[in-house]
Amino acid sequence: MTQTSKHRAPATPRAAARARRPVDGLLDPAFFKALADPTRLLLFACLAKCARPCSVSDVAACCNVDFSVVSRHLGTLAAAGLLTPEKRGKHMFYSVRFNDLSLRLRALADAIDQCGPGCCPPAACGCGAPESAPDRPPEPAARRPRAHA
Amino acid sequence: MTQTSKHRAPATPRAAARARRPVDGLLDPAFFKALADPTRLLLFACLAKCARPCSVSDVAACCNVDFSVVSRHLGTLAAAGLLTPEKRGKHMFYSVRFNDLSLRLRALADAIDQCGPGCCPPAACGCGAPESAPDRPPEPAARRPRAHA
DNA sequence: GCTACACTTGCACGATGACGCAAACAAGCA
DNA sequence: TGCTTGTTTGCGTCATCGTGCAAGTGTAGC
Repeated sequence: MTQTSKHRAPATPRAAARARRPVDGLLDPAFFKALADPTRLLLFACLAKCARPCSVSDVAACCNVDFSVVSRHLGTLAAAGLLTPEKRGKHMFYSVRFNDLSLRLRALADAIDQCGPGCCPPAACGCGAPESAPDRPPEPAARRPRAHA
Repeated sequence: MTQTSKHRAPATPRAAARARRPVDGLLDPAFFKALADPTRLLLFACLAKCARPCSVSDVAACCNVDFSVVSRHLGTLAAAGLLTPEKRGKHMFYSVRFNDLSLRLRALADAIDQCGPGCCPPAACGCGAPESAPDRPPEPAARRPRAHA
């Protein structure tokens, strides 16, 4: 997870938007959306700290929301790949996917590191890093970017 | 950041909710919420791949949304600690906080690893891991958890 | 088969957020 | 000073989401 090969940074943001990088595959809105809600985060933390499969009733005891809300939230977290659902009899157990999560977060950190600065000297960029040319826009960006929409 | 000391897992989810762990401080809803929107994620990826400070107009060229929307999104990302804003003349430059982000993600991965299984033998838990007792609820959870609300 | 329990789902409602437009604000330049 | 350019902010609209209640589904025990 400590690969040091760096990509060449795109010359312009527009080119950057088209360029494919490892970070693209790891920036999944659904993943972050699942963790964007305080209640869901509370349930997830509860499950993580308990470090074992817990039933919906168990987790519902952690916070002051309706039972159905907990059921829905756990389903959302499972759908996003954060939890593993497991039906046992009439109970539904959810457990944190510790390994997957850890790997995913580290992979994202690696991908971000790979994008990091040091691979795009201002002169080669043609876009003027602010240190050398603070006020020269790299290209005449259209005032209305949605022109072709 | 690779500490191996594990906490004792709480016996019940309710206790887990009260227990303080490193993961609690790292699960910030605002952080994940900032990354939960596809457009914002696109702008962030664009900035990350460009690997240099970009002005609002630059980034706006990456996607088909209004200029004001881009301005707002970048502000949101900066407020969440993902970007660094820097005013230079009449341009506003935003740059990805590569180091902070990478450290933050790795810290979260470490905290999740710390919570991981292996620290709470089912017998000591008293809550019945499903492998040994699939159908015995650890405690009679209240049907309406918001009783004291 | 009946009942109890655990959980899911449908529905309505309120809150939040993303979006586009237009106006305002700020900085550089002739 | 007035104009142009870059950016932010106010406002209205629409879609999405979180929530609670109630009903429905599925499983286990009698």
